[in-house]
This record gives sequence, C-alpha cells and structure tokens, in this order.
Amino acid sequence: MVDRIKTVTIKDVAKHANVSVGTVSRVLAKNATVKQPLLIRVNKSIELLGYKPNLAARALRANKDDVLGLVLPDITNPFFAQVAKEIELEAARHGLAVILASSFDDHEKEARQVRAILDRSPTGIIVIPSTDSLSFELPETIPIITIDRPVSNVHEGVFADQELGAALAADHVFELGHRNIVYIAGPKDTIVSEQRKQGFSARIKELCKGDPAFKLSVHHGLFDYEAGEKVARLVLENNSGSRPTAIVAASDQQAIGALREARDIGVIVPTELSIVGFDDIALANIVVPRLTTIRQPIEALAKTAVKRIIDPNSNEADLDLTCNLIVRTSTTKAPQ
Amino acid sequence: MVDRIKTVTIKDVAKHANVSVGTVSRVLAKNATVKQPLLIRVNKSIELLGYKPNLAARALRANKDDVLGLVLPDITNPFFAQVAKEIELEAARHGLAVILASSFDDHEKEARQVRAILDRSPTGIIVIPSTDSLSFELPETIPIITIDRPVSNVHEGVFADQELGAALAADHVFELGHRNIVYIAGPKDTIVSEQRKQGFSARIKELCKGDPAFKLSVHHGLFDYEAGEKVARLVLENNSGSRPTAIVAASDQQAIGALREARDIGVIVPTELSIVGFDDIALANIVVPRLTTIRQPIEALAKTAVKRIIDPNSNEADLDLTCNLIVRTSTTKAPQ
DNA sequence: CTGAAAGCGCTAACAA
DNA sequence: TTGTTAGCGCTTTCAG
Repeated sequence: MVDRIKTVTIKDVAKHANVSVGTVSRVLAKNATVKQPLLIRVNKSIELLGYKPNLAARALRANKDDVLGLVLPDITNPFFAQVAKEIELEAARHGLAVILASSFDDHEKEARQVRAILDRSPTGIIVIPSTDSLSFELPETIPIITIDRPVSNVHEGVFADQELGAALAADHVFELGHRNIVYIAGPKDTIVSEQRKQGFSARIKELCKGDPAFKLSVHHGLFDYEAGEKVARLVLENNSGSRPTAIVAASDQQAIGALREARDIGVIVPTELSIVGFDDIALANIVVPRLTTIRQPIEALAKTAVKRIIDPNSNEADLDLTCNLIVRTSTTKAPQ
Repeated sequence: MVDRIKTVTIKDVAKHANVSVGTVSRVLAKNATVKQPLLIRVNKSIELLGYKPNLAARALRANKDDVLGLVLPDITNPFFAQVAKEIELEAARHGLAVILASSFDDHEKEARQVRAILDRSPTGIIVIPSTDSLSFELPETIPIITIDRPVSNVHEGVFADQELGAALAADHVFELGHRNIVYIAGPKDTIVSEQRKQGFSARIKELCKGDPAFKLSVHHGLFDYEAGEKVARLVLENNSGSRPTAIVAASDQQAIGALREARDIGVIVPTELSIVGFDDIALANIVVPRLTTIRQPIEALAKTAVKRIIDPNSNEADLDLTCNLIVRTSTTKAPQ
C-alpha cells in the first residue's frame, strides 16, 4: 500500500455536510438540481475540508482526461515555442493541461509520442507534423488535429495559407522595384516549402510579366541558418555585375543566415540588398537590421486548433488565418 | 454514459488467457512470481488483443500518475526551451510524460500552476521559479524541486554555481588584458543576478588588485535586450576617451543588445570592444560576431533534477554542475 | 504460484 | 430533489 496521506474525498465531504455522495457530486458538476440549503452546506464543507477532486478517478470514470497532447518537432525552435505558448494559453482557458512531447523530426518517434499520449485518454492531441505524411493512425474517439504544416493525407488540419503569405513577399519586393531576385526555398520534399515557393514565384512572375529586366533564381536548402548563408554566398560572391538586389527566403532562419553572410561579404543590407524572411520568429525583430518578414497568425492558429479539439464539429466561423507582411528595415527600394 | 468504444481491459486478457486478472496484473508488473507457461500465455493474449493498460485506473489505484510537471516562466525564452527539452528527454527515459505550464513571471500564476499540477498526483514537479521566493507551499508527498534559479527559502534546488561561472568571465577578460570594464547586472532583487555580479566583481577586483588602470563600473537592468542596449549606449557614447574595452553581461540577451548598440554607434566588436554574455542560448552562436559566453550545464541540470524527482533521497553523486566558458569571437585582446 | 475479491474516488442510473 | 449503488480498470492483500 502506498502511504496515502489522509486525503479528503467526496465521501468525507458528504459526511461532513450530512448529505449523500451523489449530492456532492452533483454540486461539483454544477448540476442545478441541488436545492439552495444543501448547496450552501455542501460548498461550505468543501471549502472547510479543502476538498480537491481526484482527477484520476474522474478520468477513469469518464474515460477521458482533461489534458491536451502537444507533439512537435523541437521546442527549441522559436517558432514552435511560440505556438506551444499560445496553445498552452488557450488550453488553460478551457481547463486543459498540456502534455508536451517532441518528435525531433523523427517519423517513428512522432508516432510513438502520439500513441503514448493517446494511452492517457486525452481530450485531444495537436501535432505539428515532422513530415508531410501522417505517421500515426487516427483514432475514432479522440480528435487529433495537425497544425502549421499541411499533411498530404487529407486530414483535419489548421494552417495559414502559405501561398498567399509568400505572395505578400512578392508584392512587397516588386513594389520596391526589385527585379533581380533570389528565392531561397526549403526542402523540396515538404509541402510548406513547395507552397511558399509556388506562392512566391507565381505572384512575382505575374507581376513582372514582360519586364526584360526580371530575373528570378530559386535555390533549395534546409530551413536553417546554414542554408541561408550558403545560398547568399553563392549568389553574392564574384557576382557584382548581375548581383541580385533582393533575397526572399522561406524561413526567417534562412533569411538571417543570408543577412549574416551578406555582412561578412560586405554587401550592405538593405541599401544594396533587401532580405525578406518568413514566420516572424522573435529573433527577426532583434537582428540588425530588423527583418522584414511574413508573420504567421500563431495565436489564431492555436485558438482554432484548440477549439476544434474541444468542439470537433463546430461550424463556428474560423478566425482569420491569413499571414501578414511585417515590414521592417531589411528591405528598401532597389538600388538604381 | 460516454460511448465507450470496446476497449480491451485486463479482464479480457484474463479471460482470453484463461487466468485470473491478478495473474495478468502480475505479468504486467513484471512480477517474477508468474510461472513460464502462464507468463507466455498471458503475454500472447496481451499481444493478440492489443491490450493497453488504462493509465487513469492505475493512477487512481496508485494515487500517483506517471507525469512530471514542469512550470517555467515562458517557454518562448530560448534558455528555458532548452531546459524543457532536456527535461522532457530525461523524463521520457523514465517513462514520465511532461506537463508544461507557464507562469509568465507571475508569482500568483506560478502558484496556481503548481497547485493545478499537484491535483493530478504527478510523480513530481520541476519549477524554474519566476522570483526568488517560493510562491507555493511544499507538499509532503510529492517532490517539488526548483531548478536554474536559487530561491531564498532554503529548499531542494538544482543549479549551477553562478558565482563561479561569472568568475570565469572575469578570468577571461583579465587574461585578455582588459582593465576598463563595464558589468551589466540583472535586476537587483533577484538572487542569480546578485550572485553573478558578486562572482564577477569579486574575482576581477582580486585579479586587478593594485593595478592603477583598473576600472569597473556596474550597471543594473533587466535581463533583456533593451537593458543591454541602454547600458551600452550610456557607456560608449561621448566617452571615447575612457571608453571601456570590455562589457560583461549577466545574460546573453543583454550582451546581444550591447553588441547591437555597439554596431549602431560604430564601435567595432571585438577589436575595440569585447563582449561576454551568460547562458549560451542558441542565439549566442548565431549573432555576428558569435558571442563569447558562460554556458550553463543544462543537460546535467535536467538530469539531476529528474533524478531527484524519481529518487528524492538518492545519495548518488551529482553530475558536474559547473558552468563553462565558451570562447567565441566577440572577445579579443584589449586594444593598446 | 495462482485465484478471488476488496477498494482506489468518482459519476450516473435508478429508486425513493 | 436527494439517496443508494454499481461499476470504470487496476493492484494487492489474503486464501488456497
């Protein structure tokens, strides 16, 4: 027997208030059918005894626990941390605790994490997928929704329109007069990456249609700093003649990598080179110069995801899930 | 009645294997007292039926859930995210799920979060305190340990020696020949801040004892970027005569703020000014120039904390919990 | 070594 | 409107 420190149960409350456990339970459930005098007495006893409901017992009884699973690639990634923060906030508003589990971009591990959380009968699970395909089977009874990254299997997902977001970046650099543009895309095998690339290139091509000066070159890499550095080095070095005047990246990390490389090489941002990122991670507003970027509607994503968990078939209108252009000082008019 | 999809229970397994539930339970508990033939039969049935133990029932029975609470100020802070990652990793190794809750540096909220997690009968709670005093009462039965920041109430805490860490920074700038030094401290009312300040100033004073050129000026601020910028502006502007050659900060954020301000003012780092941070957040290795800083032993902190939760009175030797100096390119020899 | 049975704390169906 | 009671699924005595 585990040494069980005398803990106040519903039975103790019942005894103290001179009612049955059923009545106490009803009071707890805010079941209106309990008459004033009893209600008051019970509440007083609860207060007096310092009664706390046993969550495990409830979970067992209801076959459902007030927890929300959150599975994401890596909490150390500032964007994911931001998402986690908003989700926790929203979950708390609904009385849900958040269980955090990381997949470290491992398909197998992601599946294991999801299954492990499933074993706890959570109210639902939100997952930021590590890849484009779902790594786990969808249970019948527990809502799982993906967020941020779309997955190819058609499935309940919450995310901002990436193409539209990327198109915003196209509009911006076009308006600033840039025509010789480099786009740093993410890995070819991720959907987000392709969507952003598609959204950007389609829009910029449309805008620049017929302009003989227009030149777009697309490079692929990971979403990280190194990729940004590498591409920037490639396009900026030994290239002063036809050097691009704008680099648009598929992630802030890439953009910041490019920023850094430009500085190392001696190309001045934004006078000689404008740079645009994507995501608006906290760092974007800290680097020098501050990064112009596309902000994802993280709070709205989080709220929507949690709402779908709690009320899976609500028809309530979704929040505005569009990206926004955040203009800062890493972009300016194209040099003559 | 909640629609309970037919879920396999221990009873089903017992029936299928033609044994009693007790036996199945013993098998589950790896209780060696079950004989081979039964053991095999039971395991086969478990496999066949796809049985998964009901965690809520276990938690109810044992009055203890295999979860670890983690309460921290803000997961968005890269240092805390790092800590969270390591804790989750270590918790997983022990079969513990992690419940994440944020205090947002609010004493009251921190207390509520801790109490809310306590209601779930967790195996333990790790908290990164938002202030120097404990915001909650310590329960008898559930271990709560604080990590990273010491709290004034004497209490089970896991943290690196901040004074020693800060002294490392002193050694470093001294060896590089810096004598006109600015120290950016954190808020006066936090213990860490005072410890780091104390560790740095005591050591540097000792090293420079009797040196007529020695000059140390200490400024206080928050641990954030702005504080770093502000102090840097103050000491670098209109001050070219006796300008400091080194700035040592109590946090990487402050150091990075100072870095940024130095660049704005036109003071070249590290040639004209060396800068040292504290914590080694991921960003420290990304800024230009990369930041020399004091690294906290995050992984060891996490492991130690989890170990203390799982085995509160283990006398096993603690891991090495000392800080390390990470020399990068934001520091160099003092200018002549 | 194994089975039978009590009971963890709670909710909800059924009675009164 | 309130009381009584049967389990939810599991572990752990206690018998055998």
